[in-house]
Amino acid sequence: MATHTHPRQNLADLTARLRQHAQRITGPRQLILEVLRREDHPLTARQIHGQLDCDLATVYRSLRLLEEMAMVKRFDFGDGTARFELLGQNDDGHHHHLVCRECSTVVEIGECFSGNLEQRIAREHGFADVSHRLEFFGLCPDCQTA
Amino acid sequence: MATHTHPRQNLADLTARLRQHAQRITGPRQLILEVLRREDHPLTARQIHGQLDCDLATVYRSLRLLEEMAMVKRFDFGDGTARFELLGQNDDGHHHHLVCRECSTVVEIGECFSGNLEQRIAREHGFADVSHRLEFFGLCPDCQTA
DNA sequence: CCCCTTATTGCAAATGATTTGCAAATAGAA
DNA sequence: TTCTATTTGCAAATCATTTGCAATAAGGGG
Repeated sequence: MATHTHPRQNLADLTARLRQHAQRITGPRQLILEVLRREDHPLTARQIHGQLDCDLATVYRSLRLLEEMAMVKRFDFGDGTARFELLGQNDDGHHHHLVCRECSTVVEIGECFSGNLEQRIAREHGFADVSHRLEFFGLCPDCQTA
Repeated sequence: MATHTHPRQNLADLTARLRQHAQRITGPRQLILEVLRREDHPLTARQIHGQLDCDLATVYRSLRLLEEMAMVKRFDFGDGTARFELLGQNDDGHHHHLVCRECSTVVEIGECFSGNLEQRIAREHGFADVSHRLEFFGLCPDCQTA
């Protein structure tokens, strides 16, 4: 159904990836990966923390680490709170979301935005290494009737 | 040059528009409009405040008001700080930016993102009233050499 | 031009997300 | 098991933004 799906990686693999970066495999880090693996929607640090039993600061620190090692991707829906999703191996995680303005329900959108425009924009303005951030907002079916 | 240009509205017009909403024409509000009119790049509340002589809270309150009356548009570059641009009359202000990841230089990009995709996404997921937020990031010419 | 009512401002304190300092706890190598 | 460099928990600090409230100013009416 979902246009975007993680291969639902197993914990062993995740742990192995963690180890690659010469980082310690700690309880909180594994737990965070478990939570992210379980859900496949972007979660806020607070939401993750709600399902764990460790300090919120640790969640933030771990997420930052995981983001640096490209195991997690950060999204910004413009509401002042970052969301995080687990990344598969060799997955740059580039895709977009459709977010309900009312209830914040999130639908994952498979990549479908042509990179042509991006390239052209880069060239026209002499910019290098151009990327983009794109999110959609609207009213989900439920919130339309309500 | 710029693909996006404000008609460089005069203050009298801006003032008139302000008055339409039965709001008082106060010093701070006029000054904020002047600052926004002078620059044609998105400015943060703090940057605006730097060119004024009033409380920062007043700047935030005024910007919120101006945004509600559609005289100003808020942009989000994902750095946790909102930016504001003046809107022309009958201008919904929908356009995008190309932001330098190093020096934060901003280039205005004329709208060029097809609404087709947006429509299709809305339909496919049963969402209504769908809009999008799109920004580009890269390295500007100066920061590439440096 | 002055007065009066109400919208606005300034200031300080509150929020909420995220970060940081530091001492106590712990993963993993020896 | 021991030892040391990482991590964690906790509390306090940041940062952008908002809010309570008393003092002040805008603009209609006289």
